[in-house]
Amino acid sequence: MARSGKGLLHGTLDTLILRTVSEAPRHGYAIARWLEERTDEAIRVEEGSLYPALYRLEKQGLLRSEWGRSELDRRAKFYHLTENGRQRLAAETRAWSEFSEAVSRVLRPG
Amino acid sequence: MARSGKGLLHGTLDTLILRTVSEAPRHGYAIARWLEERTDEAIRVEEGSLYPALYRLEKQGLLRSEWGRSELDRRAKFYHLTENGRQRLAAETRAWSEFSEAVSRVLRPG
DNA sequence: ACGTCTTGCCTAGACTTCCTAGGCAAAGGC
DNA sequence: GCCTTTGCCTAGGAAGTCTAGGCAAGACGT
Repeated sequence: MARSGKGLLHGTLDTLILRTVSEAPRHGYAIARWLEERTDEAIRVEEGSLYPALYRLEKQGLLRSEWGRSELDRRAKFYHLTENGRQRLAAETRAWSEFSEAVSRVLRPG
Repeated sequence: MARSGKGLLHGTLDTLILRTVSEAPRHGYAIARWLEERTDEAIRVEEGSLYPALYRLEKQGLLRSEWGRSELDRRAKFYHLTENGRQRLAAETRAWSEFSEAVSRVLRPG
């Protein structure tokens, strides 16, 4: 219950971020909040994981960012998907469902 | 398309191993084969990940091992679950399904 | 007899990712 | 004046996985 068990987030965080930004450009803080809210706190994104991840994704050309103003009119960096990002998201989503299917199959009793 | 995407295995490998051994005691090599076969190669366990993981799990008291003879009558180390291991497997299985549910919910279109 | 493939175990080192634990700044409420 | 919230960032450590090796014994073909 709540808070992703240990290292489970590993490898999926990037994909979750891409997905979060795929709906609409969002800034880092909002990404974390959205993921937590969307998953009823099952997934909690630490800032020490989030910001490095955003940097990574931008460096890989999957995201692009520009400074703007948040809903509360504060300085915030907004990220949006690039075309590469969109393709990567699609690929990773497929990979996830395959992987997740496989793990579930193994874990399933019987 | 086969082979667990990058870092996805992270965190789940231990659980998969516990599960594999929960049916019957198995040796390392057989564990890897069984997981691959069971998942149609979707999950491939490298030996460099497997053996350290087995060591870890035994050190944590979740597995216990003894030397024996494989089906082909070769020297092999068989692992079986301890009581702690069984409890951990149950807990991790729950954690996985929560996590997996959460991720799927995020990734799901719409 | 020889080489090669499969089974089977193990390790060192690099690599990646995540998290802990800080710091900084501005806005709002009390 | 102080504390909480929003918002971004970084350094350092911890942990897990993979690459790339090594070792040994049996099977199998030629």
